[in-house]
Amino acid sequence: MMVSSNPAGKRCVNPPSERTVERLSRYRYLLHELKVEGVGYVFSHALAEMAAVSAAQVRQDMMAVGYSGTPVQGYEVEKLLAALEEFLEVPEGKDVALVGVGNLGLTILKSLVEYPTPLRLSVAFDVDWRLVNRQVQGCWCYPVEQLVAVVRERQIPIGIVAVPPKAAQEVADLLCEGGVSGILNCAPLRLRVPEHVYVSNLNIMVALEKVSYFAHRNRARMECPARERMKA
Amino acid sequence: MMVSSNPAGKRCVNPPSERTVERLSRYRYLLHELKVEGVGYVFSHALAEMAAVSAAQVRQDMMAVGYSGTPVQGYEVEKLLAALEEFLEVPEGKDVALVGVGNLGLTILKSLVEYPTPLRLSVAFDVDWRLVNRQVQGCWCYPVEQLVAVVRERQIPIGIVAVPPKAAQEVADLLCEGGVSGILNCAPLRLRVPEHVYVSNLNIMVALEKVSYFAHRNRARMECPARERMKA
DNA sequence: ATGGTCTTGTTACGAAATTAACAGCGTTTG
DNA sequence: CAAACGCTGTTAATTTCGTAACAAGACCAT
Repeated sequence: MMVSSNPAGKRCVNPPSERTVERLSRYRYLLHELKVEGVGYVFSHALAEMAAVSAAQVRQDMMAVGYSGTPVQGYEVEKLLAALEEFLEVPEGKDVALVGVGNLGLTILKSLVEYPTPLRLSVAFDVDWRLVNRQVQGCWCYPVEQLVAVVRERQIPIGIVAVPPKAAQEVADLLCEGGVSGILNCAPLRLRVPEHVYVSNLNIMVALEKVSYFAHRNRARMECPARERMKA
Repeated sequence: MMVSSNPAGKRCVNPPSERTVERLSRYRYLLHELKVEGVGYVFSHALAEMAAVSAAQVRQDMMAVGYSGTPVQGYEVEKLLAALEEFLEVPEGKDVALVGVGNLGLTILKSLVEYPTPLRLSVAFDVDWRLVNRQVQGCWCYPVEQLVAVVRERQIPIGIVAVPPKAAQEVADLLCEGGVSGILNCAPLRLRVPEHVYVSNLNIMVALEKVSYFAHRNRARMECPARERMKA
């Protein structure tokens, strides 16, 4: 329907879907790389090729963001990057709390400090007394007993659950009690949270089994009389 | 359209989408838990509640699998689990090769051995000489120089890329050269692979930024005049 | 035995998302 | 200077996806 574009100062119009936000996040990463490489302008089809989507998809997504490129030169990388950052920006705060500083937690910790994102890993929590009360990769690690207090005190809006499955629900409860409004869940089970808390699940095994299934299918397809192919 | 169901011995009908396969994988995990708990039968709405989808969705997915439950008792847990396992089964082999035995690699390694899946982590590879030529969590770790030879020799169909972004493409090339037909990519970039190789991306930062965005939106929605709510 | 009350399996509908198509405009070139 | 080309912004169409609704069947109670 009617949707005026979004150059700041607009709310509650044309809410982007989860998939759209995922793509925007990918665009932002790609644009950051282009900026580092010193590229000034980029075409929709070039960005589309990098993100493995269609050019029409890119343009439509940009419409949601509200940034306009110039017709013949394409999108200005720095400007578009700034527009995306503003669009994805969270006024409430960019602080993230990590719970669980095992292998997975450390992976996430490193990713967060290396990745070009406005999000900042503020605090970490763990039950292991050998890990707590010290810096881990530049991030202070508290015992999990202090989780609710610290999260509430610092008004941290986002929590990451990177603990074994058996402890995941308990941790989620603590995060909710501390007042977070979003959780990234890396445990292979569905968290029970209040309605106003958004949860996204990152399930390694589901992704792997999906690969297993479609790897099989693709190989089978090759042996078949041949089907239509994607565009090269 | 017309789609006869799928009680074995049928190919190329109604190819399930990626999302469908993801749900089937989740169902399988949940059914495994139910079996362990000794539950004999389960209703579609119960399974739906556990998987956070609608009951109609569950029934439609089961139609794709080709398993029929009994009208009033629901689905027999063991039978349905067996049907799912057969449906998701990969005749080509269940072996998986892990490349990168850092924090993320170790996480995946542990997940694979603990998770109820037919997939089996056969070999691992790394460039770190301190990690190679020994067992890691019961899995032999080779130096990456032997990747192509080992993968080809053992006909391993699936590879996991759990290395830093800069090395990801190179590792993917090696896996493809070794003859895999599917790759799970944990690096935040798009891999270039031959057309017949299926790739699934697991991007932690994209998931986290999605949480950030929608956490903000949900909180804002609470402050608003109130919108329609999901079913309790 | 029979009616009722639950289920499932299936079809049909509606919504959402992606793709295709086209108008507008700036650039460039003859 | 004019005209043709290339890319964007936007709308329309198509396809995919999820949901709702309904027919059919088994168990239970009476």
